[in-house]
Amino acid sequence: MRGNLDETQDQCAVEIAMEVLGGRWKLAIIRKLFLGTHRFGELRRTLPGVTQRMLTRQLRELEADGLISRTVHAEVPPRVEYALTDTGRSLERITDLLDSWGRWYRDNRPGENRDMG
Amino acid sequence: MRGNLDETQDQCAVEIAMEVLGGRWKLAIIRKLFLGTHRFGELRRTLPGVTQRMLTRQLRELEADGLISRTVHAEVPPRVEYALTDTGRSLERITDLLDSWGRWYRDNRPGENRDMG
DNA sequence: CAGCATCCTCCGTGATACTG
DNA sequence: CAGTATCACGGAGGATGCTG
Repeated sequence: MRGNLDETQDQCAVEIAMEVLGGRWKLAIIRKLFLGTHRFGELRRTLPGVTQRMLTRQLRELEADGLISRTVHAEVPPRVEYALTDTGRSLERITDLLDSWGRWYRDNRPGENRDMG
Repeated sequence: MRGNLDETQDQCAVEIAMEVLGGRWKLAIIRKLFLGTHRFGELRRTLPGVTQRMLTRQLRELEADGLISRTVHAEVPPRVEYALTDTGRSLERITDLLDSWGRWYRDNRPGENRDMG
């Protein structure tokens, strides 16, 4: 490991993108936020299967990576709203393409042999 | 700016795409194969840091998912060639977008606060 | 309501040695 | 050359309970 820096810089930038987008729920979160600002509980309800912990973590990572913004309203009960930043919005074409490709793939490759051994 | 999240419950096909493309080397492999058919050793050399084991695994998963084809030539020494299938080639726009976005992101978000304790 | 603390499982990933 | 077998590790992801 620890090879030449030249080699690592030669690596495809797709890996950079994947480091930021690779989390299980990140792209799903981003897609939800393309519809508008949303609260924590709203995101939680509409992401089937996500736990509070994971949603919190993924949201914080997305925030740290500059893709979303987190606004805490000093109210009772608490209200925290998440929205896309400009950087996050720059992913629109990618998420659109991934989504349509995912649908196409699901239709054209339903039950592949990954699981049938 | 508020949208109705419930309407998008079944539109998160991005996760399907991520299940197929989520491996660390998969998109890198696919990008290499867009340049043409390549042998195992060629891929290994041009993917800095990949181990034989991981390259084998990721190639087999990509094959099982129908993104690449694997051709074993009955020769001595052995020769195995990998190429994109039509399904794999359908990812061209996505890999291109991810790559250019990754470069753009790296330039515009150099050392964010994720790592700078 | 939104989140943190704790503990735990599983899998992706890796190093090394061996094989046809 | 192109793998397989084995051992090992870290971190992503998850279950549960508590808090301001």
